[in-house]
Amino acid sequence: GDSEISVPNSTMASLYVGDLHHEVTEAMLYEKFSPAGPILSIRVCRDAVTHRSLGYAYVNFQHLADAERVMTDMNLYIIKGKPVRLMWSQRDPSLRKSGIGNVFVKNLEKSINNKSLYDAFSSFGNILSCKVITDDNGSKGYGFVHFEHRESAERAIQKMNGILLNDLKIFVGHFKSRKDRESELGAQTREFTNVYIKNFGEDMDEDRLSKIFEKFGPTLSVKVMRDDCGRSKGFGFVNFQKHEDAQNAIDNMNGKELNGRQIYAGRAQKKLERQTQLQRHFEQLKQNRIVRYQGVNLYIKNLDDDIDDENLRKEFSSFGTITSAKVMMNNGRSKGFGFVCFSAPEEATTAVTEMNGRLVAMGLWVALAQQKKGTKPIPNQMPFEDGRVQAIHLGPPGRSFLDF
DNA sequence: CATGAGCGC
Repeated sequence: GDSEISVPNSTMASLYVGDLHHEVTEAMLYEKFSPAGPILSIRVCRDAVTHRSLGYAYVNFQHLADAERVMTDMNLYIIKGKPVRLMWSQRDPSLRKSGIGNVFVKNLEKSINNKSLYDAFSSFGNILSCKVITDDNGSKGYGFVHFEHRESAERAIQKMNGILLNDLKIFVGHFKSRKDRESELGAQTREFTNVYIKNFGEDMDEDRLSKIFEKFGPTLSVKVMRDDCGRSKGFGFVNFQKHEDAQNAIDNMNGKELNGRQIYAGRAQKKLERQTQLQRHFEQLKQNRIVRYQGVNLYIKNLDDDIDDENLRKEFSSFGTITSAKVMMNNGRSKGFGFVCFSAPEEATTAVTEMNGRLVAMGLWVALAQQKKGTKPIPNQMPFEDGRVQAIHLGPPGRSFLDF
């Protein structure tokens, strides 16, 4: 019947108070809000185990009119240095999570806070929630204004996008979830038009580059990057009108010879994308090294200064096939350690066993390395992260890997 | 440059 779906009046006077400083108590909230009218109850929500504040509370007023007044007069009121974010208690999370009416704002000048953002956007409709994102250094320069109705959001975007706020031109657009943004970025990437070309040397200008690439289709721009003296830096960009032409240009030109050099042509990337890609690439190489050298690479420490690659190789050559022997150098001087890599793990193991005997006979000292990353070294063992498994310490007692 | 988090007795 009707009684089952009707909303009790008491919920209408229930306010959600968010973004609370963790030390804010019921008593403090009572002190701030009770002047507005009689309060039925206040509850700061806390973790059941630790009893730490979850950073939000409910303030239940006896009269709806009082709650409404608090809502307009005391939103973003600062308690313990933080503006509290008032919302009507709304147990159904669907509206909050739908994202409808939620607006994203960026390029906000540092002094713009929750309140000034609210004031800048309040004329477009009822705001459910408004917030500038901050860290220890203050504003991070972007925020959110969540309107009750999508029409308000549309109006706000229409009127506010691109306007100056404290001399900064702000961007205002529909909020997009992380997932949405990522798939959008993926689509952009798939439909790229800008081609990056490198390794064409100094003898290049826009006209020449244009001649070479215009046969793949009409371009929007052609650019050769130059240093301060105006010399070509050996790379540049050709932006096509159509993605298919850009792709075609890459397929045909990548690896081609130009000015006697092999040029590279590929999708132009933003700096950040390039950086993260390089980082991933580097990490992959490292992983490969770990696998490749697992069990075959020896680490040798405390080498005499005059030991070179050849000495090292000779010393270990009787144990198997050496794929590399390297004394690490620092501007012409030995760093006192190096690596010997065998073609098979059995050879490496033999080398350690045999050298162990020999070195002990010489009054020296041998240790096995530890393979696991993140574990504490135990005496006479050495932690490695790149697949080196054996360590042989040559040198007087008293020095150990801990000196290294 | 930037695309949250948030609902109880």
